[in-house]
Amino acid sequence: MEKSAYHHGDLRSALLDAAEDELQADPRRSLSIRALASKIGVSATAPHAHFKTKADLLTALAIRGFQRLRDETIRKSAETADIDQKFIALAEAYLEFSKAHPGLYRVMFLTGADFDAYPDLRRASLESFSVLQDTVRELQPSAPFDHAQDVAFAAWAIVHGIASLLSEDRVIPEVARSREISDLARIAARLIVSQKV
Amino acid sequence: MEKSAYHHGDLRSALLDAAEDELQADPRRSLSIRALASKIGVSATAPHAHFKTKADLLTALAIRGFQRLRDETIRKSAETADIDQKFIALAEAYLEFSKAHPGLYRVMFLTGADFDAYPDLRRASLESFSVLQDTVRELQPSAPFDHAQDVAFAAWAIVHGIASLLSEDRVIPEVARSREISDLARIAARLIVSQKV
DNA sequence: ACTGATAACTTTGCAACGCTTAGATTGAGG
DNA sequence: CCTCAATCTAAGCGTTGCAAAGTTATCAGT
Repeated sequence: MEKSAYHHGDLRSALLDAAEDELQADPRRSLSIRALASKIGVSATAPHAHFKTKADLLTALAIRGFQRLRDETIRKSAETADIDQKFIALAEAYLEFSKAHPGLYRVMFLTGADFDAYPDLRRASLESFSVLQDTVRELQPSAPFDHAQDVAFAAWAIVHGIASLLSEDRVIPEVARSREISDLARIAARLIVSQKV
Repeated sequence: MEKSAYHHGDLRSALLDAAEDELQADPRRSLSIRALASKIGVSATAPHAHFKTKADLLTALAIRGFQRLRDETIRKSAETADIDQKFIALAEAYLEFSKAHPGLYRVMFLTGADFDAYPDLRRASLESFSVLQDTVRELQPSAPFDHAQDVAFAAWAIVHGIASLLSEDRVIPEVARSREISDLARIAARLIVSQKV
């Protein structure tokens, strides 16, 4: 993609990659466009051609994250046919994602991207949620639609709640100690699975 | 408290109050120390005498929030004697708090205050969590300690998950529409209460 | 191959921010 | 009444996001 010294060629992707690298190195540090640019080797205002504002960049990053989360959960839950196991695998995949990419997860859920201002972001989020939604509907085919919806929402809430508490280090010590992600996933899954009608 | 024109008298509290006002007016806007100072009418660097860094100010604000959350949940859950209703009231109080003070809630949970760097913050958080923990233990006195702990954690996770999704406007439209907070609290509570041994 | 048109990039510059340092003001305790 | 520490102001540094104007390379149309 190296076209010339002047034109980078694929600065947009390079910026998102660099942003992810920084978040991976320090999940809590707030990104700086200028720092990303200098790391890549372009001028401080070059990114502005691809992202009008910093919020635009963060939103693009979050969309990327939702797509990856969707892919991960689909891949993991496809490994088993048993529907209960499938659900547990889903919860595990979700928690593992939030642990493997804490910085990205923060951008997706915690640092306040605005869904109303970015319809694409909302769509990406709903698409990653639909994986869970479909599985819950499979989990209880006989449930009335409303109830299935509620359970799916509850399932998302609990998994997201655990992931959020985990990635913010807000898990109480007694639980965090000697608790693997798979255990936490099972705790969550048990609550949901026991709601089968 | 007005001592003179030069000395404010209680700038520390005034800063936290002003910060809360700003967050109430726009929950997503990131606070600016200089803006707070100018709003209060002191110089741009006056706050530095009370909060060495911006993180210090945000942490103090979060601690305030945790104390208020604790008070609210205690007050609300004390209104009923029935243990199941008590738990639902707890969940409701939590969700109502996050809806009534979305900006403050963001500072407490979402914008990344560092528990390791601020032991007081961790303590305030644990104290607000203990209200939930105690109720869960009351809810299932016969449960083994580990299990009660797990359920308390799951309860916190789901309530926090809902609050987080709510305050970030990430609730799927189908659920958000025609769903009051009390309904959501009941959805969460049902999952937990059904775990009674 | 020539030629705009256009997208991508640089340079320059501005205002706002967090934070530091040095100095002014004040009220509280001895 | 005096001292001194706490509280505040003033000035300034480095960084940031963003805008405006100019430069360079790419690419479509002839």
